[in-house]
Amino acid sequence: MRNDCTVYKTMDYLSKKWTVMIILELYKGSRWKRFSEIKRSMEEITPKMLSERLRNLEAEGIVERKADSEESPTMVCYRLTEMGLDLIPVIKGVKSWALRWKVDNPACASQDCLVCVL
Amino acid sequence: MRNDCTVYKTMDYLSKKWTVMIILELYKGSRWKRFSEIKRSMEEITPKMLSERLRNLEAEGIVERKADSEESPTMVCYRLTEMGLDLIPVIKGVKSWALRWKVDNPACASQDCLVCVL
DNA sequence: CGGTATCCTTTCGGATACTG
DNA sequence: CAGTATCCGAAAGGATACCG
Repeated sequence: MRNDCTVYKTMDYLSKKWTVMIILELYKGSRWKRFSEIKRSMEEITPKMLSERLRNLEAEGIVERKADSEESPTMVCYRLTEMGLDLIPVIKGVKSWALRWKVDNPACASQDCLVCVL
Repeated sequence: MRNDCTVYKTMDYLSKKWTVMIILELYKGSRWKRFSEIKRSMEEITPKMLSERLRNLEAEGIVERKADSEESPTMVCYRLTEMGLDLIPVIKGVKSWALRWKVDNPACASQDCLVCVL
């Protein structure tokens, strides 16, 4: 597997901090969500990180962005694309594996955990 | 999803550089492989990295290690555990998604690419 | 052979302040 | 509101040399 391998690159950005959490946050509700709304739901993320990850995901075609500059203050919304939605089963695959082999953490498989609610 | 979430942690170490490549290298052939044999098949990896990743994977229960110190020079071998083998379909899930949506790279889906030979 | 130890560079991510 | 700019510390990873 080479560094320019699509699968390698996919693993690479999926595993960056916050990325999966953002995808799941957008999946939850499956509708347009505002920057501030996403940010509010992930208390500790900085605007820099959220912005960076969203731009990345948009560039990958996983997230789409809609800006309405007529509005004031400006309104920007994000949601998963079809490609992004199709990533959910992949994340579920990781979840299933983890639940099969690694449930050593009682907090997992609980309501506290976004991925475990999947 | 919290930092101590098992799924989060799984994503985290799966995505570290070299990890998936090592898993696939051990899957290829599905037999005990020596440290040097693995290293030789991944030209650019340093012994430090290979050693560190293997110890990690062993600690996670994904890889098992067998040392024969009677032999000289010392012989150490590694292979996937049952848990590790069960990770292959998960990686295939990522592969399928990537092939569905992202085959922008001609080198992918070729014989050059370990994951694409899966 | 199968690693460690050391050092060094690069990348990542957080804090904080600021802007159209 | 939806970001960007700047700075900084921590962590990851590579190069090289060495050891039991």
